[in-house]
Amino acid sequence: MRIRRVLEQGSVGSDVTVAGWARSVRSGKGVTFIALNDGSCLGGIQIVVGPELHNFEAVARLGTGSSLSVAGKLVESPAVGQRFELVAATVTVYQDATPDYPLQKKRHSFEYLRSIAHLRPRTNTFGALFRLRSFLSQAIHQFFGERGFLCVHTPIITGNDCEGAGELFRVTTLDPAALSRAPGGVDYSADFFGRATGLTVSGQLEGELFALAFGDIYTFGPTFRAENSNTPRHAAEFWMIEPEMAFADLAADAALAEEFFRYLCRRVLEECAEDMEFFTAHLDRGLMERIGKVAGTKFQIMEYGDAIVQLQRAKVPFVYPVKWGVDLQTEHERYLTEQVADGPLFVVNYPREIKAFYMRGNDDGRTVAAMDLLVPKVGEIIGGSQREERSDLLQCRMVEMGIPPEGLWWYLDSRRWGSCPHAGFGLGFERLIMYLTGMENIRDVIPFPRTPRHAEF
RNA sequence: UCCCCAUUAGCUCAGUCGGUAGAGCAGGUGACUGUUAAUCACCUUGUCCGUGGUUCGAGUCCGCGAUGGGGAGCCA
Repeated sequence: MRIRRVLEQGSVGSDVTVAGWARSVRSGKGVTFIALNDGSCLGGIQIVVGPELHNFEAVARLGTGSSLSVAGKLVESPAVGQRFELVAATVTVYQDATPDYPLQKKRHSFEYLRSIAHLRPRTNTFGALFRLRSFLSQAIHQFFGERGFLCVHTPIITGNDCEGAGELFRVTTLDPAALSRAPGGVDYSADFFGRATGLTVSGQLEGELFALAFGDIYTFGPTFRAENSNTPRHAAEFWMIEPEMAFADLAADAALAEEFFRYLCRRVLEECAEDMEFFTAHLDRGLMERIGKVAGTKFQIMEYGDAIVQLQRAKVPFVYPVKWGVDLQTEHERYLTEQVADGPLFVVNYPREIKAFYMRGNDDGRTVAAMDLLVPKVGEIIGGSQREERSDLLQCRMVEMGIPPEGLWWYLDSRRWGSCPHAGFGLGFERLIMYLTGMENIRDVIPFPRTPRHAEF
């Protein structure tokens, strides 16, 4: 039986069997206590082992990390610290953990735990984190499923070289030695796909094609960027959520983003309470209050132009100067969401020069229908836009930005027949987890992170 | 990729003015009928990241390199 179920539904006096890993073994002369954890919940269960057990001596000497199963009777605990405890009738040891087990009964640094990423799921923090990650993943599918969105699996291997969202990882079966020797460039027509291919940097373009058939769709899958970014917010492999809605404008897009974000805040507070309390106590004292506030607040909307005015009026000094036309830096975003809005804030209608080719041009001729959702402590967490559905304007924009239209002929085809207004946004899954847990490094919210020079495990 | 910081026991860290290193935890032995990262007593543990230099002498100062972290850029 899973320990979580025992603690939630177990009745005093019942016989139960649990299996897990010892977090702590405390031995007195006549009694040994084992804190047993099976990953189903943060707390684990206290096992009481008495000297009448035939293997009491061996059990009393077990090390932290040992795997064992325990059959016994559930009783009310006479001591404070837990409601129930399990009085062992039999203890079966699968394997003792020797003293060289890298996880000790003490606090370890996140840096050290990263170096033993194969073992860190057995710690409190990473247990709570990966339970929350799993829950959140399912909640995202539920959110869209309940609203009739189609889940689409966009390709991971792509031939698009010009999505404009970062460096591509090459995918090839050509001999690396021959590649470097190729005179006058590599002949990709001889490659596996008969063309140059790479790992996807976004499923958006394919997502749009499905939105123009199914109406409301979303993707939730892995994404790859070969940027040499060494920061706590970047990974070479991460997961992204990208909904897309046909017959929707920017306002509808922002409304969906708000509903989505508040839904997820509410769900983790309600259903990951124990783990959220752990994060609040150990990582970020203001966490649950902040998430709760977001879950219950109507988000504000501000024009980019007004945001610039607000920033120019600000009494605080910014490292990066502000004027109409510049992109907002994290320091600007945080000022707007923390000082001006004091809560989540959409900034909409950005200058077209600083945004992607597919964003819909506004009538003023100098802005596009883009939106960023800014949240306190982080800055931008969601970026989206209404897409340019007018074929001629889209092609003009691609030419202006140096993107060869012929490479995206199929994308442009979607604007040839039955084009319609549509909009969508993207949310980095790991950044969402960081926001919801207070974890400050993306390498600590992915099971086995891939970053420059790191592909271990 | 650029800038800054760090690297000392299995882990977390201290190490003064340049004089061959020491705390806690872990581990070992013992004590304790109920502990909560148990407690108490005693004991063990070192390529001071590597490399070159300065010096009578370098964990400590200087150069180069490696690794890690933070900031910036890019972005999700």
